[in-house]
Amino acid sequence: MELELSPRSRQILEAIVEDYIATAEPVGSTSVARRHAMSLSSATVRNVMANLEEMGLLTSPHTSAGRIPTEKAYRFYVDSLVALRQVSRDEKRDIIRRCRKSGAGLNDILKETSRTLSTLSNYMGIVIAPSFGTDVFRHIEFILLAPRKVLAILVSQNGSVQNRLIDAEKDFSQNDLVTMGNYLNELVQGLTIAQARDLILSEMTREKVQYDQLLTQALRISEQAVVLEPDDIYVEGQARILEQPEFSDVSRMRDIFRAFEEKGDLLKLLGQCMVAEGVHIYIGSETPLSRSAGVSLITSRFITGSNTVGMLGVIGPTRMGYSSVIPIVDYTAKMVSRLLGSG
Amino acid sequence: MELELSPRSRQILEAIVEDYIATAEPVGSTSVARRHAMSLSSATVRNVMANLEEMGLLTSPHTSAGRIPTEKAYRFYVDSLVALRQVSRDEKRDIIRRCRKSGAGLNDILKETSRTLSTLSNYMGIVIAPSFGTDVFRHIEFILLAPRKVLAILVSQNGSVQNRLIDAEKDFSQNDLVTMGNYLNELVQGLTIAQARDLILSEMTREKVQYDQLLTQALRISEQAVVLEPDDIYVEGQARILEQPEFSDVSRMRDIFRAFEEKGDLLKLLGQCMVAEGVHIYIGSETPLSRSAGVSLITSRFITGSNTVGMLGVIGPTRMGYSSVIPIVDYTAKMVSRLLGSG
DNA sequence: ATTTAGCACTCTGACACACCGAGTGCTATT
DNA sequence: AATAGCACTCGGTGTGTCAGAGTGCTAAAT
Repeated sequence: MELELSPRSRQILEAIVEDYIATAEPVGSTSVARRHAMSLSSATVRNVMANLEEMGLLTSPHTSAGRIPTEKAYRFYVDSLVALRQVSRDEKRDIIRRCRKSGAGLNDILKETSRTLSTLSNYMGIVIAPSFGTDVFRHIEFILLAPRKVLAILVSQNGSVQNRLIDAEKDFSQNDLVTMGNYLNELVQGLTIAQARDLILSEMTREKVQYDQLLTQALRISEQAVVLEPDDIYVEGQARILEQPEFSDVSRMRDIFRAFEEKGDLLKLLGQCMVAEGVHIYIGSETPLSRSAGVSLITSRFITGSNTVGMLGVIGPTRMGYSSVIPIVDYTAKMVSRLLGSG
Repeated sequence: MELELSPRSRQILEAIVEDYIATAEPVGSTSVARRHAMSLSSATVRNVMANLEEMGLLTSPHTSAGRIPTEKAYRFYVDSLVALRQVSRDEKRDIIRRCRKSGAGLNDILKETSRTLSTLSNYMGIVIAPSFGTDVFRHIEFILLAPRKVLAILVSQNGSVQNRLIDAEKDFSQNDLVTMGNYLNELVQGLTIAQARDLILSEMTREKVQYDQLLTQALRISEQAVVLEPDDIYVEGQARILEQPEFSDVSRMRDIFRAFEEKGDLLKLLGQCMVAEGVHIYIGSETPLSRSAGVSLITSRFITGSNTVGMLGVIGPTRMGYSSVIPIVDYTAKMVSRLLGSG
């Protein structure tokens, strides 16, 4: 459904959206006429605004206030009006430096990235780690912490590390555990974690294995180790979003936080953002999470060296600085991909 | 500085504190007289309240409102008035079940614990992981992810796992890495992580090592691996605390969140809570974190199997349900200690 | 000597009212 | 088609009044 709008209408709509984004106050006809000095009288602007309202692009909170953009207007704005800002040199430097600095494991990088997103956008940064299950298995290791208490460590190709504490049924020696580890490493080489899991489960029922005590035990233990957990998700900058005037109403804030505490749901819903390349923008009720909360979501996916895919983005009010946040998300996703991708 | 108070004054103070905790509204003389039917007239109560105010235990927001307790009053309340509630059977079950359930690594247990604390108290739950540096070294492992890209995994005795991505200077084979790992494991056996770090640094300067290429490289790499990071800290339940009426003022909330984003500071400050055994209570300006925010902090430490010590607790408004939160924190700390301690 | 009843006083919060200003819609005019 | 003018609308602010809750003090009662 393409919208037919005269250039002038488009210009006025753009002015209104941007004014509203900047001020969070309903914008009136005079201020549009004045500030965006397009040699039009306020009366003319009013006529146009009336049209735009009829088309469902604007609403007025009450009779004699200015207009505010509807979701539809934001949609139109990001689709065909917005002039994307360049990511500034400073911002680029910041993004790269903070990715590198943390120099530690994958998790640290992702966490820092979500913080970076929040800082640069002034909204909430969010990063979903590449799904562990789909990543290629790299290494498994069993470590004896105490009698019958075994720590299993799984490493995937892109550097994700998961660990689980296992209550063993028997008193293994560390040597036993090493043997078991070697066996398993060989068994599942080259598979994804999920495939490895399936293989282990099916292998357990095979007869010839049954007779080898140690191997059976190895499978038993590893079964506990490769339980698929929901993927990690990093959210930063809750404090920052509290500064937005629309969230001075606390109850709204609560809804959002609630949504984040149900990380499981969130993940499932956001999973769909990961299918396609490029930046995705969800405005208001388009967002997969708690609708009615008046938030927008800008996401992009990133790809790791082993071709697993994660997601990062920014969450803010619908009245969001799209022109600057979109490029930031885009650039960050590319940088993270590059950092994780190249050797 | 022991406060001298007649039994009646104590009783009235207790009534006021508890009323205020329950309602968050200034409490007046009549309601005390009525609700805590101690056969006293409101006038008498008023006299007593005037005394208490003079002693700095109560204040009135304005002339004709009820009184509210001061920090000093809360202090006195928790020191000598409060009747601690028992932890209910349900709560106990909940605490234990949720510790167990997560069955995964140490980090997961601690994270879940902080969530449990938040749920049961209705405030914010906080857990600080046992300091990695002071824990006994258990295992180090190097895994080759890509050429020159080495993942180092450190495991401590109590099951903490840390991993770091290292850019190696040379192209090692996985075999080289295993050899290096073995060497290091032997070298630092039985030391704490911090000691291990020191040993590695000093060993690098020793002459005889200089001639063994591989060993030098091993030390080089491990130097990067054993960088001491600030300890992990888990905070859950920000949404919950927003429901407290005193935080309907958003700016307050922001201050607290800010404090939590500077986790480094927080950690240092809270470190002192860990020195002594038992439950510690910090009221208002006594809290090591952002004073003036009107929050209280109840903490207790827990001990792992390898005798490292962590901290857990609850953060809420000064007007906090001490009678129930204190036992919950106490009990949870004991349970976590037991769970992590016994095999 | 303590407790209580009574009373005058104070302060907040709610409600009503008027007013100002920003903004609109419509109509007549350019 | 664009604009100027005008009547109208509505939210926000400021003022005044009033009821209610609570206090402090004093005098009476126990």
